[in-house]
Amino acid sequence: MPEIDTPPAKSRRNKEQTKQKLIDAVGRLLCDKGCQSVGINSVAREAGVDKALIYRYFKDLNGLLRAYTQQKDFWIKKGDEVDISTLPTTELEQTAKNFYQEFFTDFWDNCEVLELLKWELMGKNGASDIIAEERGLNAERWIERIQKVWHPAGIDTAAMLSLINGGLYFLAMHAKMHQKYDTIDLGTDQGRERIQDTVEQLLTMIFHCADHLPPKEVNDN
Amino acid sequence: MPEIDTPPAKSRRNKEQTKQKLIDAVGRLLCDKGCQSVGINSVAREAGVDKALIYRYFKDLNGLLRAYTQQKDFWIKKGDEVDISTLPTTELEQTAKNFYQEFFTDFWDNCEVLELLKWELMGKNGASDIIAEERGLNAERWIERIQKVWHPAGIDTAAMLSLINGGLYFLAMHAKMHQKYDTIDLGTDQGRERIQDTVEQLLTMIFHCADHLPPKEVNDN
DNA sequence: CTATTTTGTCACCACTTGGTAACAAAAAAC
DNA sequence: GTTTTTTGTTACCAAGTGGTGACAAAATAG
Repeated sequence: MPEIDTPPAKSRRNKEQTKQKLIDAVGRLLCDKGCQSVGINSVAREAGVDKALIYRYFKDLNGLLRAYTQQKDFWIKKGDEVDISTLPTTELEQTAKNFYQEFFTDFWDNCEVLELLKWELMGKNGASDIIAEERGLNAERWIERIQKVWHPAGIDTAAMLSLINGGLYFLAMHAKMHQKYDTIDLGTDQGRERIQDTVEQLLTMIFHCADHLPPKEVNDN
Repeated sequence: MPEIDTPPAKSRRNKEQTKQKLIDAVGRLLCDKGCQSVGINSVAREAGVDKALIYRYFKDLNGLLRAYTQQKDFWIKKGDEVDISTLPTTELEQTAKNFYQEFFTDFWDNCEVLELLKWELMGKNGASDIIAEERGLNAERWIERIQKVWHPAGIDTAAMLSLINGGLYFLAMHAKMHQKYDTIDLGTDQGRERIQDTVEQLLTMIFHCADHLPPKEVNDN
């Protein structure tokens, strides 16, 4: 193998180019038809390539999916550029709010991310585990970073963040399929802003009120 | 048609009994194999009945699904027995907490409800709309009831409830498929209690802190 | 008892799915 | 040049899907 640096991908019969076609087809199919319809046949058809090549190049549909998620790298970037460990608590609140605003606009309309999340919920396939693993690793990283500098008294930070994130994920996924969720019209900008504002209020409450809450009452009712 | 009152369902060849077999099969299949595998063939097979009867009796798989959701009536009951409109605000907080505790234990392990929620998120089928419609109607009812008596200053009650509910739904669905969500071990009792406690803390904050929040800051960053 | 309607079964259709083996053609190695 | 490896295509498989029409058997009506 004569190691030509970056074989120019000029012509037909190009392995890397074909692999890329398949990876791209996964993304397109996710957006257009949803995670349900990502299968060997449909991906190959969408890519304009024979399905046998999926097995040859990726061993599996799972292999192709892993290549896809790793190449796209949806989850990493956010929150890596700011070093929160040096911030004073007063600015931490604003940083958190900014982060969530960015987080929000980053996935709310991102059909690929939302379909991957759905897929993670569906289960059944081993693909679900691959996605969960890929996303979970990065999420754990930034949760731990936040926990180091932010630990309001009596608040389970990790659980709180999971609950808020989960809520946002759920509403975003729901918005893709149905115009309204209960009384909120998620399809409109107003509806989306109601959710954003609510998250902001939630953060405000957590930062301002968490430290002087009444002691936990025992509920024997 | 000689109108025999409640035909005793004694023997083979009983229409109502067969319909019930099919409806029950839907529920069993949802729990065992998930919403993905609820189709004409599998339902008929699970019910031990020929699939032609689904078309004859319910016209559709959607028809069968509608009969199923209406008969099961998952969403109605909760919160209908307490008349919150007469409660003083001080007890409202405890009522809300109790409600969420009940709400929580009601769906967290209820495989049928969780699979219906998944189905609602998946979309594609018209079945998704049927489920969303059936659940949404009842959810809207109790949200409106709560809004009448509970309107903390500057809090969008409906959006707040949707966010919390969505978060709980998401985590519950996730727990069915994967042991952990990020750093929370949802498969254990401890993990579940962390979520429950967090919801309770959230409610405490909302009831105690919402009225004296700092005015909303303009974010020009 | 005979005739008709209802309930259930069977066989079939066209189509899609995941998966494989055999083969043609291009590219590279010799 | 010839051989060998790589890239792509074709054809096929068994199994499953949604859906329909023909038909047997039971239950009812006359």
